[in-house]
Parts: sequence; structure tokens; C-alpha cells
Amino acid sequence: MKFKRSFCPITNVLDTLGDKWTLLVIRDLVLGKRRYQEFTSSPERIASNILADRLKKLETAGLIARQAYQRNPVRYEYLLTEKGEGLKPVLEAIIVWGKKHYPGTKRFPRVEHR
Amino acid sequence: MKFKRSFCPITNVLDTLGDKWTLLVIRDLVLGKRRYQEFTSSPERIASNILADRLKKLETAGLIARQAYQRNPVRYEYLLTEKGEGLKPVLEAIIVWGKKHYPGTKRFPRVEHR
DNA sequence: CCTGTGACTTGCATTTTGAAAGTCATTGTA
DNA sequence: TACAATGACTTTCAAAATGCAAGTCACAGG
Repeated sequence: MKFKRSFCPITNVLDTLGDKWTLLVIRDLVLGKRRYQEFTSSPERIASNILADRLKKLETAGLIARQAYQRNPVRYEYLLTEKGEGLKPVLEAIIVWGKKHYPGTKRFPRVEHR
Repeated sequence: MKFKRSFCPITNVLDTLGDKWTLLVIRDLVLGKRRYQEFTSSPERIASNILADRLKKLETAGLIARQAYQRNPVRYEYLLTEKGEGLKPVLEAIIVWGKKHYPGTKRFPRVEHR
């Protein structure tokens, strides 16, 4: 294997998830969101170009899969892969620490579909 | 409470830790590193100005404390606060996921002192 | 006086981010 | 038949963050 910065697992995770937006997209997916506009309508208001970029990178990294849900015109939605689902414990640990140290923060509720 | 982006705990954690370097500084501290040059000599080669910036922000956020270890001339070292120590489970979860999905990565060993 | 050490700071070019507006195919509405 | 709306993006461009190299500052030891 050839690593970009080092063979530290944390470093390599940060190379794909280390920014202010990527994990929020994962969070939205975990909460049940699937479509472009659902992500852009989250309260953090991710910019459209940033979202497109992150979705592309997450797909390349194998954390999400893009899938058409209709034709004419074709429209896509995004789903977590098993690898992506595996991040749940990381999100959990972050939520536990975050709720403790940022009083007033609260876990977001799952979103319903259709 | 007034939150920058939203009241989501994950979001607020990302506002302080969401970049490619901050968590690596925390990692080094957890491994036992304390001094400026110890951080700059980690294999990821953090730039000196970035390190200074992150140390300042981590201190402001209450995750680390700066402490003089000698005078004439005065020299400083950094230590994790209890709040900072609380991040260990987050690092653990990241390491578990990272080792699984980036084959060849390995947890770094603790460093010795003096 | 001269060199070294440790913890930074400065200057500047490159890269990334963010806000707003635009594109494109197709469908529903007047 | 035109027109607005929908959904998933792309483009433009200014502003902020990053990265590299070099410089600073206080003192210690030779």
C-alpha cells in the first residue's frame, strides 16, 4: 500500500472525511435522506457545488452509491454502502461527546420518505 | 445558546475538529507528545504555521492547556484537558473503522518522555 | 562572540471554499 | 402552445485556508 500522508488509520480517515461537510452528508444519509434537495435543505445549508463535490468523492471512496430512481428525466438518489454504514459508531461517539460539551445540541430525528 | 450552523452535536464538533490536522494533534497528545517539535516531527509533517494555529484554537476551545516547563528562556508544552481526553472514544471508533477499511494502516505507538 | 535550541511568526503562491446564478431535460398547468 | 416548476447539478468569481520556506527572539553553552 502507498499512503498519502502516513500509515496511521486516523490520518487516512481524515483524508476522506476531514472537513466541515462530508460527515454531515453521512449524517443526513444515516437519518434517511437520499436526494440532492434533501441534503441542501438541511439547516447547515451546504452550498450546491460543495455538495456535488462531496457526493462524488464519497462515491469514489465507496461510502455511498448513486442510483437512478426514475427515467424521463433520469433522477438519482444516494444510499450508504456497507462501508458507509460502518461509520455509525464513529457518529455515535461524536454525538455522545458533542452533546456533553455543547449544551443545547440535540440529535436530529430520522426523516420519513414518500 | 446560539449556534453557528445548527444545534446538531455533530455539526458543532466539526466546527472545531473538522479539518485534516486538528485531530492529528489530538492523536499526538494522546500518544504522549507534548512539545512543538514533537508535533512537527510526526510523519504527516504538519506545517509550522498550521500547528501554531491549531494549538491556539484547541486551547481556546478548552481541549488542551499550555504550560511552561522551564524559564530562561520560557518554554511551553501542551497537555490534554479532561474535555480533550474525552475524545479518546471518538479516536478509538475512527481507528477501528480506519484499520478495517484502509488495509495496512496501524495504530501508532505511544511515545516515551525524558 | 558565535552557534544552537525551541517555539513560534511572516510572506507569498496555490488550493479550497462559498454564495449566487445558470443549465438542462421533462412534466404539469393555463 | 406557451410558461412555470422540478430536480440534479455546473459555472463564475471573490474570499478564506493551506503549504512551503525563511525569519525572529531569548537565552545557553563553548
